[in-house]
Amino acid sequence: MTARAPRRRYLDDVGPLVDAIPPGRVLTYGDVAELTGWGAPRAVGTVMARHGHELPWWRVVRADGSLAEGLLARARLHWAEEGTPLRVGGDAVDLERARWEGPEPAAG
DNA sequence: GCAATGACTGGTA
DNA sequence: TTACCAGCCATTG
Repeated sequence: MTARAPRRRYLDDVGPLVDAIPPGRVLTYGDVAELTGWGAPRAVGTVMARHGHELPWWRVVRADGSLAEGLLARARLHWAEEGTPLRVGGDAVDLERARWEGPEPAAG
């Protein structure tokens, strides 16, 4: 492939990963950064803000299971539709239950 | 090519 | 428990 488009790096790594997150499950920005090898949650959030419009961004939350104010309103709708386990109040996802193990065949 | 921005994270007080 | 600070890196103008 003509790896001459750094922009595609996002859709190439984060795209399929976020799209692979099953309904009712979520990943944290840190997890996405780790799984993609970026190691920078800030970068994940940045590119999400630019290209996340075509991805299930509501399946990617902060380390505490919450999201930005403006996104919570939208995300809550998707969480309800997918039956994502939320914390008391529904302002954040219950990572204890909703945290996705990742594309790996979780041994066990 | 440089500087600024951002949907974050973890540690310390 | 809550609040503030510094680090991190890709994207954009």
